[in-house]
Amino acid sequence: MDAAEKRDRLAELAPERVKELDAEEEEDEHDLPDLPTAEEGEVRMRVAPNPNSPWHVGHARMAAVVGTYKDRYDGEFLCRFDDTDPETKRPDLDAYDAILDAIDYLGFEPDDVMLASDRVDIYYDHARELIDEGGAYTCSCPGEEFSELKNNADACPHRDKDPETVHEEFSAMVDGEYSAGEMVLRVKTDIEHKNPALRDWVAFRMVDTPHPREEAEDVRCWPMLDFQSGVDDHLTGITHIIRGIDLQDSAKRQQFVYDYFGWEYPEVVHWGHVQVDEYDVELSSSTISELVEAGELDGWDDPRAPTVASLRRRGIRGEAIVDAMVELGTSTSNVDLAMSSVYAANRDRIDDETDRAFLVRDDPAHGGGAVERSIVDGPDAGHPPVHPSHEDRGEREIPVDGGVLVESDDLPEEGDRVWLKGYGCVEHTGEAFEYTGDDIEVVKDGPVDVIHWVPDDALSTRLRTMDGDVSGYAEPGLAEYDADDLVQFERIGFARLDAFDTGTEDLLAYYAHP
RNA sequence: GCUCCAGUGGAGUAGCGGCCAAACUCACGGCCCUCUCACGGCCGAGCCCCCGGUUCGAAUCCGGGCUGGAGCACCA
Repeated sequence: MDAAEKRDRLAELAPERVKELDAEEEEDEHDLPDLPTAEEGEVRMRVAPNPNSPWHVGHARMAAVVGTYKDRYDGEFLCRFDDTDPETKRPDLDAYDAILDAIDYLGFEPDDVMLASDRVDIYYDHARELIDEGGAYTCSCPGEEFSELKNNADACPHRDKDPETVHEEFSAMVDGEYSAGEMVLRVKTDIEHKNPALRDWVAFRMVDTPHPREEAEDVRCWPMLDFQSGVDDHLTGITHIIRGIDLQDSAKRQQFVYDYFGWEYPEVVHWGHVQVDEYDVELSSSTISELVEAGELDGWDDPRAPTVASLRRRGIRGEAIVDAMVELGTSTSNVDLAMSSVYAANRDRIDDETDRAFLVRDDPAHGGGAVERSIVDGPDAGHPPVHPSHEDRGEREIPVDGGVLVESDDLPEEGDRVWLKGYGCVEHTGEAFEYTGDDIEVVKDGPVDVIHWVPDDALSTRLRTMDGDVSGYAEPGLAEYDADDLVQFERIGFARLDAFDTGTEDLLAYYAHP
């Protein structure tokens, strides 16, 4: 007996048991793994983006997964901007809102939003407390020198300074009396720790460049990620942290601080890096920024850019991204996100409600270019359905006056017929399409193909795709639609209508996916 | 060099000692449906890194290899 037979048999004997099985299957279907020691209502997580750029597709994974866990455990979700490096990872003032927009688009709402650059006094207070505990010391070793000592498991001469001196020097750091590189505050860990990455790491350093936020422009002494993030996670009651394998050592580093303070470290899940297929542009904030600045991309929402804003402009629903991200799970190995799974998830969500339309592309690489043929003896309009699965939504009306445009790859040989979808059968005479009427049987059992078409007074259209722009002609009825509406261009794919009458063309649309 | 982590079909995930010659999602091939190459239906191909060990029994545990990734920043 195979599974289906067993099931049928079970349905006869115990129908209620089948329902139970269905319910079980529903529950554990492609869910994220359980969070360790998580309790309903007691989970608090955070996303901690660096606002140095808007989000690329990879960034969306954090929000997607954290948001999904929040919903699953009825927990909370904090967005904390880790903007503590005004120089190498200089914040982009527009990125704060862009990131919050991206989270909203993905379908989540943070319970709390905070900026690390508003909290430096809190970090200073904890640094002082740590100094009191004997857990930190100011150090003026040049980086290279310290690195050498550290790699040999040797302490530097500053390690045993008395707390008063450390306090004085740290206050001088806070007051901005040093320049970059002159003084740091280190956490005293274990200089002989077998993992060199954990030995006496830097907690605060001097940065000469002012922070772009007015509120923080006078700060010169900035905490490093491991200190700032460690303190904030505890102070904000984070119970579970998800972060990349590049931060594998962070928890171990921060554990030293937690030990000094007697805090309990949150649960941590490490995951690998994501790559995304189908894009020519690397999934990297700096690369995308450079291309945008150089004008090679029109902006962060250029369809060729692997960014959240781009997917949004193409009409892909945030939930579809979340679906695909959740399917990637949280394994520690690096993963490749196939855009096709995002597309499949999106199609699931939009196919049923999206109106159909015709677009004849005028592009040698796609369809071979538009060609015009006059119609001889045909009806004065075509009437394809708005949606093939929903007759009740009615038919489109496409008036045919003089001629029609089709893609040349669809053009039949002279003497052969083709079925203009929603219009009827025509024979190609070389110069024209002669209407032959015919029964639909010639399509069902015969040699006649069904193709899309538009009348010769169609809307000039630019379709922006990941592979560049394609021009073409869309059926006139689309002029009645609104920007932001989605359509499926039959035999081409789904697209989002972006703008009308742009000055260069009647319609501007963004291609989503097949 | 030191340290840490991982290795299941084309991509991703699940399974974590017997129910597993392995399940699911996407992709792929074929067929059916169809006035779309969408949607839907059916069928198919394809996977436990290697070698030892423990065990009645290992994808699952242990050891060693190999391969890949990550950290050793006054970046996040």
